[in-house]
Amino acid sequence: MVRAGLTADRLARVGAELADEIGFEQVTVSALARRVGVKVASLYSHLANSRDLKTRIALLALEELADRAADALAGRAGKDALVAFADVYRDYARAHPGRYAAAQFRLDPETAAASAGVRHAQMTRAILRGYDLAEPDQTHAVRLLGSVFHGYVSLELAGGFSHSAPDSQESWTRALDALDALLRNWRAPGPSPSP
Amino acid sequence: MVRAGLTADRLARVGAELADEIGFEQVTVSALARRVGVKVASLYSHLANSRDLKTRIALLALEELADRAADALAGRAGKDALVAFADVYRDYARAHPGRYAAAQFRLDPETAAASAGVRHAQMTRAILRGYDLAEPDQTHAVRLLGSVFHGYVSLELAGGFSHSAPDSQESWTRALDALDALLRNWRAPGPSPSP
DNA sequence: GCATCTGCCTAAAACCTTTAGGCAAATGCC
DNA sequence: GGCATTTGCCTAAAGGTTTTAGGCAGATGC
Repeated sequence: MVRAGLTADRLARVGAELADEIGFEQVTVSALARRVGVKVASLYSHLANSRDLKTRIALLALEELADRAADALAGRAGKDALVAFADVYRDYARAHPGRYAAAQFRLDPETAAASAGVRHAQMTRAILRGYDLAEPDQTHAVRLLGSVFHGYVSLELAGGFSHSAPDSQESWTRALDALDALLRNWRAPGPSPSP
Repeated sequence: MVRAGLTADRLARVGAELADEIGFEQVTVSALARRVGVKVASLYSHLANSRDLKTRIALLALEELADRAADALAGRAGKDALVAFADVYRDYARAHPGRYAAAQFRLDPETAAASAGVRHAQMTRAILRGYDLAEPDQTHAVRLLGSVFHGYVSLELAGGFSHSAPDSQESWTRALDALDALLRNWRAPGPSPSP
């Protein structure tokens, strides 16, 4: 009976790999046990239950994503920061679709409050420092940015933009250009013209 | 042995109700059988399998959503159409979270091509007729609109904007104002200033 | 060298999915 | 109306996932 040397952290890492390979939805305690070559019940010494496993994978993904975003943001400001930050999300989702899906997992409020999710919010606000927005506009802008990033990336991941012209990269660039322009002129929405 | 009068369509409708009550993820053939007061195996005369059930609920949701959007769009143009269309999505998601989640269910390509999903795409393009965009900008704009609508609604549904000032409705209105302004000035992104 | 602890095991119950085969009610035909 | 067929729901059963309980052996500590 050779010991496999399992820990909750290692299981979360293996679970994250599994998520990228078979999809976050398909990650089960059973599948994870098969992957690490151990009987199912053995995992319950390390994991409280199935939701606990998913939560750990989600936290891992949120942290990885926040680390990469922080790296990308270092030394950048304005549109440069905006684009670098956005690209981190998109690239991460494409390289690690299962982990990205995990990052969307609905955590209970206390867990969420202690997660890297708060770093994400802070970094989004940091980007907006380059655009000079006061509250409550800053919050509106945070929500809009989050919506576009998450919305675009998840639609792209769902295959929405694939295999049809123009290239998705082109639309992404245009979306970021548009956001930048929007943030620079935030205060001047202009009246709706009557054509 | 009283017959319950089940059909695939009726099961999809009951499944949709169930999704709104317990969440789309939790809709199982078993739960549906309990709800309609029938043994589990009986449903397999009407449904091919569990995925088939979810697919039918998804198609139903897509169609309901498309019907409402078409109603909202009738007789409107420009920003008026944009806001009405967007509100349909947001209101539907808040009134029927399970169905909205179902509408996100990944259909296989053939099913998707035959679904009401294509009407959604057509309607989005119809809105853009009020903004005078040529290809490929129209496609870029379709993708951006879809991203903002879906992104905002799903973040709001996930509880992202709840219980924190300012009100989510306010941010939504500002987001739509911003989109409208963006679409009106699509061709003028303007150069990035060096501060 | 022995006691304890830890890590993985077997066993088992509960639930979900899916298939196979049966019986009775509804339907259609003469 | 009587009979055959079809239809609709049933029981039975196998396979998979989740979770708990209890056991045994290897690692750790004095």
